[in-house]
Amino acid sequence: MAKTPTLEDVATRAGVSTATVSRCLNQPDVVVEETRARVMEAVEALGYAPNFSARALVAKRTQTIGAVIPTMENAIFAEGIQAFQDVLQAERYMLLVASSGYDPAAEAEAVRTLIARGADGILLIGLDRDPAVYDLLATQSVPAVVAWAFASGGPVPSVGFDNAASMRALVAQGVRLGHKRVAMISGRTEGNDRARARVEGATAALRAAGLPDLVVEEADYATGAAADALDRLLDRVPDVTLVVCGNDVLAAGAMQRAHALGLSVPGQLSVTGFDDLGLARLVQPALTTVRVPHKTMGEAAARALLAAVDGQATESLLLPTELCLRDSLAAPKS
Amino acid sequence: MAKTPTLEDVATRAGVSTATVSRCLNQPDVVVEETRARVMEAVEALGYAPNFSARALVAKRTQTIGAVIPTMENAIFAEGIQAFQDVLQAERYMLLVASSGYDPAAEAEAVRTLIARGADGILLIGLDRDPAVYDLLATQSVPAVVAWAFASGGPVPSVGFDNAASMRALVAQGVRLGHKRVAMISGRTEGNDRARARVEGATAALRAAGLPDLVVEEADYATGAAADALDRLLDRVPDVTLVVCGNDVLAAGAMQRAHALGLSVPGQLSVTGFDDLGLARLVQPALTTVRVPHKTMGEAAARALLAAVDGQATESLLLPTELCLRDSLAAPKS
DNA sequence: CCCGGTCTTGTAAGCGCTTACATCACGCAT
DNA sequence: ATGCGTGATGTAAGCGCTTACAAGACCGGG
Repeated sequence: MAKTPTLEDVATRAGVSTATVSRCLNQPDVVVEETRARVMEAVEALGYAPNFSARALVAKRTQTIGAVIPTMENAIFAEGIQAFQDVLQAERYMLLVASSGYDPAAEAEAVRTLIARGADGILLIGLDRDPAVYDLLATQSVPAVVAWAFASGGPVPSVGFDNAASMRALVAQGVRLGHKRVAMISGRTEGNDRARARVEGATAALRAAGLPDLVVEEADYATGAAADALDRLLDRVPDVTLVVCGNDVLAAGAMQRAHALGLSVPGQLSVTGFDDLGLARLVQPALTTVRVPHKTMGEAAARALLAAVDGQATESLLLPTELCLRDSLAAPKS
Repeated sequence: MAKTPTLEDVATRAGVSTATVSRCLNQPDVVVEETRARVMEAVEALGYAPNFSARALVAKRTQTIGAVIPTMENAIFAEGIQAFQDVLQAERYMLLVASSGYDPAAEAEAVRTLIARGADGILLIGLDRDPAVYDLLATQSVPAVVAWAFASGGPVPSVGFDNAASMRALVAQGVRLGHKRVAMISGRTEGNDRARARVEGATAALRAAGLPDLVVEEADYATGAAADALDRLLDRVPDVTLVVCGNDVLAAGAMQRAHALGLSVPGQLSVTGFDDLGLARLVQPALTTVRVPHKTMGEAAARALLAAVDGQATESLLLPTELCLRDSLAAPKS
């Protein structure tokens, strides 16, 4: 194994000092053309690549951003994270990922690890977490931004959308169409402010319309779980005409079970989703849902975080969502 | 901002040398109980956390694994990567991700960056790439493993499945059911050995059965693109009875277009996918496809890579796939 | 022809950590 | 008593890089 060449090797070969080589790489303009050419030739010849650890040690900058994601399996995060990563890559930063599996303790631990590794900034998902995490971030002065949720004036800036208002608008649309008995299949709400906000939004819409309270069943992020939740809901609210779901995956599962039970959608039962995954258009009938600007959000979060790393003040950013009215929601029959 | 405490701060507070503190942290057993207690107390009090860059600089180990993924948006990678990452995290390694967007040059660049950052090992997707990448890996002696494809005896070990054989088995099943005119919607094959292998597998199955050659249309990884590809295929092969697709997303797109054209599936046209994403069960009719053990593969790849980092010899691992016979494939009408 | 300014390059001091080696204290065999 | 092995701790040399500061080269103006 050929030992990796060091700055010194390059310097020797080019007949200059290590300082000059370093300058060629970092501030080319201060080095005179001829010298630079000689150095660059040596760099090429040796296949030199700077050692990041050494550089980070003195520069106190790792060019690394950390992200703690519940899980990458979830398509909801995958797209946004990809966009986030694209921006980072373009700015010569790298992404260090950790996943929490929706466990607050694991998340806190991951943040600690990321800080110890010298992450220049950290991306967090959602607002729900141990305040100690924010304290840690503050005392270590590691900038962070929260995405997938929005709250102005929180401990760290957020880039996201209003989960509650979006769901409220969707349910209000259902109410406008004449639905009176509405139920919801929600994702797990414990430690998940996004899921909770969606439930709250739906509740608020019903309350504002003076309709009976929302009946909620929680389900794991899986179509099978959603299908079973639909059974329980049908049991508890036999006259339900609209089932709103916390996300598209749950909606797809619920719709599938509805079909299996011989219930036509939207004829006998309307079903809605949230997120507007590709999935939403592929199921029959196409899902009425809420479109979330995942890509925009990921990019904006990256920009915000990079700005913060750069020492610039960062504002929270509220992104708009959009109702996607498709076929799974229609006026109730009766 | 409170400057992060260093080893020296801890040493001073505990009244010992930095060497002793370092030993307490790395080889606690060589330090006498009483001293260790004093040191640990100081560590706690100061909230000390070792500086990774400094440690990496001297230890020449970063406890970091790099992965170059075409894109995380693709559900196919998301699940496997998550499993990969879970194993890493359990072994106290972190994952540094880069994406190539299916561009070989970008991939090579990413590998270079990852090496410069001192990644202890690198995960690569698929076999297709500039041989220079393997050379680089070899000269820098950075272990790597390839996943999502399989080739024994390649430059680096692989953990994956046989794309060609799997597709061949699927098409053979179609042939068995009586299909004679078969066409394929493939993902882009340029620089993508997985896509190419799937085409080859389908071709081989037809040839073995003495049937007319496979007609292929390529499409980007999107349902709309697949739908358009179906149009072209129908144009080229009006009497086609089975359209096999390179993956489930393409299949879903093709099926959707078939419905829009008034073609019943599988009545007038059979359609198959590949990967068995959750999607496959949600579309109508449920997709006949090939199940790929993404999770197992991700985990196995992580174990193999970690073993290689540890200096152990690593064998390639071929994982089995499984035909998922569902409703979108049936015997042709005529 | 000398002086000071400008521009380029070299010198060397760390950054925080690990680790080979030196040192020291102790206790036991001789 | 002397010497030596043993185990605990300290000393100090880097790891590869950046960067303040010093040094030298060269220029034009007085």
